[in-house]
Amino acid sequence: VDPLVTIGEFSKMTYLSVKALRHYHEVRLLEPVQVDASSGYRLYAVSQVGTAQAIRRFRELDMPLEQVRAVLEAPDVESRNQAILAHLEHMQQQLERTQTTVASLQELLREGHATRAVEYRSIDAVRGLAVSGSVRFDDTGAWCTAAFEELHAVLSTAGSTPAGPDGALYFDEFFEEGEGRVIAFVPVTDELAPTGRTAPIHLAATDVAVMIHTGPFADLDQTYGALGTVVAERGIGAPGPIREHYLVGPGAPDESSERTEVCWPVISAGATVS
Amino acid sequence: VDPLVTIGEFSKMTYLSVKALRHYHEVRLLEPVQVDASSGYRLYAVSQVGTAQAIRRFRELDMPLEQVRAVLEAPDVESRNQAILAHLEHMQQQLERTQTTVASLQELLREGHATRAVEYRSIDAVRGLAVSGSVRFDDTGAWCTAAFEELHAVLSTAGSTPAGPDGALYFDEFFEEGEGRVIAFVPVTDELAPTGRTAPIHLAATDVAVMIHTGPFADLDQTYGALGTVVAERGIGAPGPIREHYLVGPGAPDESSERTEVCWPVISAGATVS
DNA sequence: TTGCTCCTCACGTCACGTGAGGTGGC
DNA sequence: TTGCTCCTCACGTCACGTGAGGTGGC
Repeated sequence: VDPLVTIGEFSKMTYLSVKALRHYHEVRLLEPVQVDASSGYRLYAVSQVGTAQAIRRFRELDMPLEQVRAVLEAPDVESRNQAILAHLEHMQQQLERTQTTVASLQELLREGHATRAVEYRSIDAVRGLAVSGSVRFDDTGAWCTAAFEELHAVLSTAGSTPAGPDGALYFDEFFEEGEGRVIAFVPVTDELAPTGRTAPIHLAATDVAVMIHTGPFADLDQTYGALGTVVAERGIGAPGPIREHYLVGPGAPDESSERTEVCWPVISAGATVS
Repeated sequence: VDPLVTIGEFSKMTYLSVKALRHYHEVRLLEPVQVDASSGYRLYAVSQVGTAQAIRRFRELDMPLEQVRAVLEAPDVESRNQAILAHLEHMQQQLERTQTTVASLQELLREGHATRAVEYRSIDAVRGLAVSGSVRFDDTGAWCTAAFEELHAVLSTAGSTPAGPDGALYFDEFFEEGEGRVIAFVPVTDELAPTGRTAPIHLAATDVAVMIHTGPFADLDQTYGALGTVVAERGIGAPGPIREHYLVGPGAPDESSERTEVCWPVISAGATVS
């Protein structure tokens, strides 16, 4: 009592297109229980309808086929639910990004941006505790949050306190290829042993042009554009990572009070105050 | 005072990857103001940063490049805003679909679905007023809403009233190819002249298996699966479009009171009551 | 000379969609 | 015989990403 149906009937029962069903067969995600040897006709069992509908639901949520496969092949309910939750969290993140993007579109399309102050500064060498890794552009927020959490946890466990605001280095490939080395650091004067992902770091002195960004990170590109423009106008750009200092981080009561220093490397001759 | 920068510098100022910038050049969405004749180096003007950042924002919202181009090339602020709003509406729709999908995932993954009653029925020929068109599966909700709105407007203008619940026919290609003919109709006894997209229609008598779906349209696939299964078990399927009758439409105070009749064509010998 | 930044192909990715051309059973 | 449903290639789509292999100026 598990009748077989043709691909067309199965399509109507599952809301999956015939092309999609053939594709799922080809990649062995959902295989017909029987294929006619002479005609090649695919025959599906009606008991496959549930699985097929689940696939369609997951695809509606833009879950990649490989992840759908993982969910379907999960050995138990536990791990299956975990896979689903992981995807929902991912969607939630994307949703938040979308909302901040929409919110800041108006800002972007408004004419006339106020010119913002640029300061030239020689930054001394800094000792600190750092976490570094290869980070994808879109994951930066989550990665940094986790990194600074870990760093501060290690600091407080060691009974040490930060000697300055949190900071991070972003290397060129991070921007130019959408993924690259990022180093999150907290300045400390004490010597600390490596723990977990954290390790001591020594940052060399450097000359930079600095602009302060006020507001949420979603609008940071505005400051990058403005600061990069100033550096280009003066023709004083120098190689090296871009550095950010989080003077007032996202822990603040409202976003608009967040303050981030963006430091763009420049040639040392420009070490004057504008 | 509009300095030129290399693609690497421009990448950092705009958060666009070098590969993306080269792609935008190739498709002429964002062209460098100058290309070095001997080396092929692209040189961008810093005044292009704003446009580039706008492109990135739109792409974050998954706006297709051609639509981004349309927005950027819009002759005036008016039409530009309209293009943006159209996209935001589209996103809003998708968001709603996502939410209903998430909500009904639990339902889907629960074991054991109650068996639901199937009735076999001979439907008489019906006269009506109809709107028909080629509809994409994902646009069905919006299309039907608009169609029935138009149909009821024409009816009330003509001083006529429906002779039965709203209904629609969905032809095989609609399911099997993800886009196909849909006919939305309202039964009427009066003769009405075609107006706008509406036209009189005459539906032939047909034999069907009927299952009543209770709840939102997002879960209709469950009923299709259950009804299709019954038809396949009996081996009584017949060619022809699937028909839905909207006994209680989405106008109701809460979704769970919505009632939809799904009518699956069967061979006429089965015209008995179960 | 070594590094660095940039370049151009050619091909890959993902999840199907789009025809073209053909078969088998009522 | 005509229609209908199904089949298999081969190629297209979209927005880039992935190397491979190479160039030019400090």
